[in-house]
Amino acid sequence: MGKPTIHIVLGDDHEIFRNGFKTLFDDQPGIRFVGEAANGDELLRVIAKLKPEIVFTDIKMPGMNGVETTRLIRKRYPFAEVIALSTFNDAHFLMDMLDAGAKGYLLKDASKREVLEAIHAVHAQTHYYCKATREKMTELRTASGDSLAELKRIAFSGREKEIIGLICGGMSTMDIAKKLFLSKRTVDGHRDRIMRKASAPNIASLVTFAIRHGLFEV
Amino acid sequence: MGKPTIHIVLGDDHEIFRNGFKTLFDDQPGIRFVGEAANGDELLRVIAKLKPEIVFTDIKMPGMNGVETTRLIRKRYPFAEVIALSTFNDAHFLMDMLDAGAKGYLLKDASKREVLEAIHAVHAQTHYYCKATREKMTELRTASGDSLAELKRIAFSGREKEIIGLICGGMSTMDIAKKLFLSKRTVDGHRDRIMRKASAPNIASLVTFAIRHGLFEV
DNA sequence: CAAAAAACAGGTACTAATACCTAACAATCC
DNA sequence: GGATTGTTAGGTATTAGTACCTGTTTTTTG
Repeated sequence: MGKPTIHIVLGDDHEIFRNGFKTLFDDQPGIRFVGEAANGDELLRVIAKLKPEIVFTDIKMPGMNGVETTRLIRKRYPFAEVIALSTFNDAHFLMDMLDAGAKGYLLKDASKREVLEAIHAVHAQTHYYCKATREKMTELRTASGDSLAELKRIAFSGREKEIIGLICGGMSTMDIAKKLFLSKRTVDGHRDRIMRKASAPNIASLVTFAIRHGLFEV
Repeated sequence: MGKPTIHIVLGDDHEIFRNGFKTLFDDQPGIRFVGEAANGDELLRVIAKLKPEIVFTDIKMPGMNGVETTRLIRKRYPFAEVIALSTFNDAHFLMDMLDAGAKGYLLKDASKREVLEAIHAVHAQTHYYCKATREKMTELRTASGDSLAELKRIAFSGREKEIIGLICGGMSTMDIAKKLFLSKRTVDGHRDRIMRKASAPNIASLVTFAIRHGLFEV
């Protein structure tokens, strides 16, 4: 007898992408694409019903995003391993997703071969990152020494993300302090830490950084 | 006799997306998907060979981007009408694409229905924009297009636009002064006038203003 | 429970930005 | 020719942001 079939579901808000993804498994006897969802909530329901071994999820989705969705999947349905799909080869997204419990990270321009490799690797309980992402990780590692510690160092906390949003929204430090009932110094400190993590020399750079990294929408 | 078949080609660097796009026409007798390309140069060659009536192209592609590609398509192969595909509902991309000669603009999360509507509209020599893009256009119109006086009041001079770009790019006043061989006070003055025109209380607001008004690209 | 991380807050010093002025000079337009 | 506009530059004052510290308290997590 052969190996048991691996069941796959996909969460992505792009209908065309879902259609294309589905077709990857047409000629794969050991793998069955069993369901799809256009957003996080729907994805959770699909998983509860179909009990797939592998879940692919986009990071950017309307409603609950991929990071939050992944956290819930790992918590509620630990049998399902998550592989992240992203348009962006971005260290922050990568970090957020790994932190949420994803076992793999693929860019949306991944080839069929990479998708299949990722499935088998993650199903065998190893991690998988696509080529571009591995290069990104190497780049970060060589840029400043020690491995994944670096990625963790630049991950933003919830409060930091909140303050990034307010800064980008045009609020001054004082405005933010008043709004959040904090001392100006506290907000100063948060901003200081944010700027270091983003390697931004000034507010203008921080704003473009935040927009490029999906932390603020224009 | 029926209508002649419409031939479609697609330029997009995402294999999975191309696969999904292809399947949209499986049950469409009047439309034939005849070719695909992963970048701009390849797309031009495919068009030269297959002479499609409709070309879909992604905006962001490695090598020659969609805007430049579209310009060349319209110049060399005027029989081919171009419909832009984009992940981003961005006024700036939209303007660039229309300027380059695209007759339609679709987001990548478009439904099958929208894709088919776009094809028929553009093939009938009308323009087509997906719902989200139409909303974006209305929003921009009401946001900045009310009174002519208003527009003139906030119209930026060439130098001002140049400095806006440099500020958004993360340069400090001093950086800009050195780069342009000006006194810091001159740049201060320019920035002052810019901020008043934009009604921006601080740099963060100016950056988002500039991005929203197409004065800076992220 | 103990360790780690996040959030909070203050010190100190310096630099950059903001606000509101004036004004010279050149180019452009009617 | 005269008016307008753009570019340049400076004066003066205040506020905001930047950089690098030190801590405490609270929350999360192993």
